[in-house]
Amino acid sequence: MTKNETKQKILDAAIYLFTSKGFTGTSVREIASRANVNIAHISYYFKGKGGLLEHLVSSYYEEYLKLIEKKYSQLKYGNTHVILSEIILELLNYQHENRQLSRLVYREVTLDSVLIREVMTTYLTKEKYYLKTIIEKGIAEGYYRKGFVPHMIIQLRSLLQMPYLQPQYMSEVLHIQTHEAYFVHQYYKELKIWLNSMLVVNQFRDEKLASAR
Amino acid sequence: MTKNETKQKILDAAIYLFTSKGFTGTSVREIASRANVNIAHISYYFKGKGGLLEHLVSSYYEEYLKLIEKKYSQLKYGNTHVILSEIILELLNYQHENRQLSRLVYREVTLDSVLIREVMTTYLTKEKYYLKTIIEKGIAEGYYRKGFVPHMIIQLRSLLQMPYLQPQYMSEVLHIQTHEAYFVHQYYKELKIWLNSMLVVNQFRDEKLASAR
Amino acid sequence: MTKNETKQKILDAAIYLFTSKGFTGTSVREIASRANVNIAHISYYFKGKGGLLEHLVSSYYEEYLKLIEKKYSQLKYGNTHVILSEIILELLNYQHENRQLSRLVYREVTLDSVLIREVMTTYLTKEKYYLKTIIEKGIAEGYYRKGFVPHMIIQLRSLLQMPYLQPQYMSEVLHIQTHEAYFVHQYYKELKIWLNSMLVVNQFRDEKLASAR
Amino acid sequence: MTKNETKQKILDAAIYLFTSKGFTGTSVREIASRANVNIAHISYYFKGKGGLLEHLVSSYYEEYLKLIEKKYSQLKYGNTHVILSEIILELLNYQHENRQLSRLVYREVTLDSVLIREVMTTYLTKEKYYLKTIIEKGIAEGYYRKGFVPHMIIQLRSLLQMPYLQPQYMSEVLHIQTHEAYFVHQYYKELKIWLNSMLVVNQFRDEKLASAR
DNA sequence: CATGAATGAGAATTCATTCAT
DNA sequence: CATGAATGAATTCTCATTCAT
Repeated sequence: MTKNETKQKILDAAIYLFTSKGFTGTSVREIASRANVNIAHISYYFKGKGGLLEHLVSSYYEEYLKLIEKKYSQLKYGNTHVILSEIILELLNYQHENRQLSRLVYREVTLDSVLIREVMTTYLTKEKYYLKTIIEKGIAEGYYRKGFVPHMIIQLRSLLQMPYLQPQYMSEVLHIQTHEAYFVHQYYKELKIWLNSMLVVNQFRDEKLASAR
Repeated sequence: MTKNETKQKILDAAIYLFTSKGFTGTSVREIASRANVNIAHISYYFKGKGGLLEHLVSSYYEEYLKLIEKKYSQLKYGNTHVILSEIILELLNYQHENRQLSRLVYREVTLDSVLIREVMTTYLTKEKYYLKTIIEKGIAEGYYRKGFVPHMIIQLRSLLQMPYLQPQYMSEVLHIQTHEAYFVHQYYKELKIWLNSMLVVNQFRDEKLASAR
Repeated sequence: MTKNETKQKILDAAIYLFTSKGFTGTSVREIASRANVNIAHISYYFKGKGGLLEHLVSSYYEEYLKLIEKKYSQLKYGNTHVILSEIILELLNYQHENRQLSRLVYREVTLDSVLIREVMTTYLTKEKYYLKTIIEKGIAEGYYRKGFVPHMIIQLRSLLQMPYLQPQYMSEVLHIQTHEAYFVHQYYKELKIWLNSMLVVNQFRDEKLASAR
Repeated sequence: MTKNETKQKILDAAIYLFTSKGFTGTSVREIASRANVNIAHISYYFKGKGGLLEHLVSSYYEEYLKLIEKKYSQLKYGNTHVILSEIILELLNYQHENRQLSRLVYREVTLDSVLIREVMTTYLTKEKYYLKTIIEKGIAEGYYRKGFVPHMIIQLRSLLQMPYLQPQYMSEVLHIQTHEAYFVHQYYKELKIWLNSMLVVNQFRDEKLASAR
């Protein structure tokens, strides 16, 4: 068994266990046992249980940000609304391909800890910067209405993350299988509808409706 | 110190600690120490750490469902759209008044465990039933467009829960203070806009837009 | 509920639980709960769990010794062999009427503790004195052969106690129901055969047989 | 300190403490402290206190049964009565060499528990089978009289076990030192006398005596 | 007298990490 | 490099008893 094989087996086992039982709810013995690997390897390769989580979270957001950055760099050439739509689709696909990891990361981010503080300043601040810049560009170009940008970001992130954070709720209560390939397509349509509702063309009507009651 | 004082002090400490460090990340010693009570009281009053969590989660959803049920019972007299809007406002306020507990409950629900399984079958299934019935009534009455109801429920729940699940992200990245009283009002406006976008009047336009790209 | 009722309920519960789970394996809460009595009563009436056991063991042997003493006092009027037989029958009946208590007492006596040390010096020494005196009288009168008296006592006690010490073995392995009334009669016959084998008439033959191999 | 040294030290300490204070009356701390090993080793090597007891009881009866089985296999070549006598001697010696363990095992067997239930179905049922078969063979061959075989088994087991179950009674009340080497020989003589009393030659006389009173 | 909340000591077990082999 | 035994701290929970009400 090569070094990389061992590392990967540890990572796979950790993702599975952290996802279903939580970080603090999982012991290194369980991980080692599930990975069929010596316990000492975990401390050796990842500097302990904490390092293992850090590795997982960081590598998740590393890739995540790359996707956004790549699209972001196309902003000067392409249509703003289209690019934002494409980012949404890319992130949906990324989450779909990394379903367990997504659930794990999004959950751990709701805790108060040093690691999470770091993640927020390192990755989430960047993510916010990109989304904010794109939306503000859209507003300046007359696409999006002049809402409160942070609230748009909240909504976008909420809609993106929730299905992957609660897959058991999705399947057992709503009977929607998030792991099926077509879920991404269906759900993407919904997000498009939401995004379109942000388009300036709807603004007057929405305001009229809101004041109507 | 009376029995109820002791119980309440334990509950308060548990809510705080479970919320910030997670259930498995919190020890009963910490809870007892923070509540300034004897450790044995936790097992004595709540039959162990697990019972404490169960108590918190159950009482949270108990109240939560009561709010929905009360409004739901008015369905035959009032306007469907208005009632759904009122439910949203009520839930927002409930979450706001129980900010820590909400974060804790919504996070723990993302884990795989027996308790969570029970919560889902006991409370979340009911919640889904009420929301589904209301939305379907709205569709039948011509208010809401004929979308896929479960997807509407996902979106509603996502938008409702997320800000309370990630308050540190809200404050430290987006600089929105979810604990301020005015946040509820501002955020309620956003949810109204989202809800209005479900109204049938928008359907043709949205479909046109969707097919445009 | 009168004082005596409460005490009796505690005793009954304690006998049952000590018998099946052992003294150290039983908690006072269990006893109080089974007896449907307030926990504090146990300390109050019996000065704690230890006092409860002491009460049970003492009262068991108190009665036990009375039976022997009563028969012993008839020694000057009656036939020695008959009286010993009658003692055996009395003890068998006493054990049968106090099956659970017998099992409990005989088991606890196999532990090293201050209580047991006291029981041995208080009751078992007396028991031994009576048995020894009777047997020696039987030998002097030419009934019993001149064996080693302590060994006879061991055998007698072994045969008497064992069935009541291992009732589950009796029923589940040997399929003998020690709690059925007829068991006492059947088993008494066996003990009579054993006792008769101690009669001097057999001595020469037994020695011959023993040397034969 | 090697693995086996550590395990053996734990076993020795456990035998001593379980024997004198009982299983539930002994704490793992005491065992670890007496064995001079880390507390965690007990769970590590024996999967907890329960596993430790199970190990002791099982290994005791494992050896115990081997002794019987070895003699039992000689049944077709040798004299039945001689073989049964030899089994008795072997068991006496085995108990003598494992005095503490015998006391512990025979006492714990008087409790109601899952472990004991298993021991009875696994080992004691086999023991009974061998003894029963031998005795019945002896009856068929005309050696032993036609008594109720289970009752013979009770008596044999009673006489064998009791001295080792109550060594303090033996020494402090009867002043017999069961740990002295010669005790085995003396006591074996007694058991031979008892066994001989089962021989058919005595039957008529015993019946005559029994009916005489 | 009766109650049951309160207590602090002690129960068994599991934990992540280290380190000699 | 790989191993798994060893560690001691920390985990949750139960214990018997006490005492204010």
